[in-house]
Amino acid sequence: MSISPFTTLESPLTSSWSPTNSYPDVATWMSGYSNRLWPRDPQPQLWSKFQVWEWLQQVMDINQIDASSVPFQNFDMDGHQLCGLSYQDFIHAADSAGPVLFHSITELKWSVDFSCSFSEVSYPPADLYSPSLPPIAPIASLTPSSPDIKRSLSRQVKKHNPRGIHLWEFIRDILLNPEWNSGLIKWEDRAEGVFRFLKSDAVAQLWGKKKNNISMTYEKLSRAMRYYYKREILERVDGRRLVYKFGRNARGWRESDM
DNA sequence: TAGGTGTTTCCTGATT
DNA sequence: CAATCAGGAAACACCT
Repeated sequence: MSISPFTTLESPLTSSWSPTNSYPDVATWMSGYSNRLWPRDPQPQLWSKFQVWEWLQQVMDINQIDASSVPFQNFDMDGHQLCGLSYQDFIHAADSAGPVLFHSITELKWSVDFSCSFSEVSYPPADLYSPSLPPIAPIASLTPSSPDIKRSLSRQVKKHNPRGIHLWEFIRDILLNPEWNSGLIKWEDRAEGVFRFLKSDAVAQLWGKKKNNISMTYEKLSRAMRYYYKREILERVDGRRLVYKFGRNARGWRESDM
């Protein structure tokens, strides 16, 4: 069986998606997929090992993949580690099920930001979960005494985690998910890592949403981007407005990494 | 508790 | 003219 990287876009769960109509469907997907089918901590980065395991089980069930075909021991990690895996890592760890798992976790990583932004920007009152709502953690009740779960819960209570994803990773992930990108940022030269902001204000708002900072602007976001030049995470692209280029210290953006 | 990191905020000036 | 770009400086919120 051979599965292309984004095969799950055609799966029953996401069949209502289409690249040209992604805004409303993100909301549809969020309310159904994440809130009903995935009643867990919405931030996979915060999952415990147990929650990673639960996610693995559910993805296998829903996609009707024989669970015995995937070595679960390869996923003996917490959510933070899971979110750091590349597409290739998933192939190594789960073989033909890798793409499905990769896409699932990628969707989950993005669901919070996009559902919140799109529900406010694109539609009137949508009662998708917002950062102000209490965390959903029914899974915790399964093993309330588990140290991992306790740790996970205590982290949820701690407001949120501004020290989560870095800005350049956030930008990179938008670029790598064109289905949800909706024309926010576009590759100018995919092989060289050159990209351009198409909707600078929207990206800034999204970043602000991520950091729970409604006063974020492109002006401020771009200052942070400029600090990356010295660290060689970005390279300067002269004379071209809104254009940046990944530098030697930026990881995970190359096609060969996927 | 101090020092470090990664921004965030503000600002002045130059460029497009 | 408005939007960006360039960085310096300082404030901030974690983290070690």
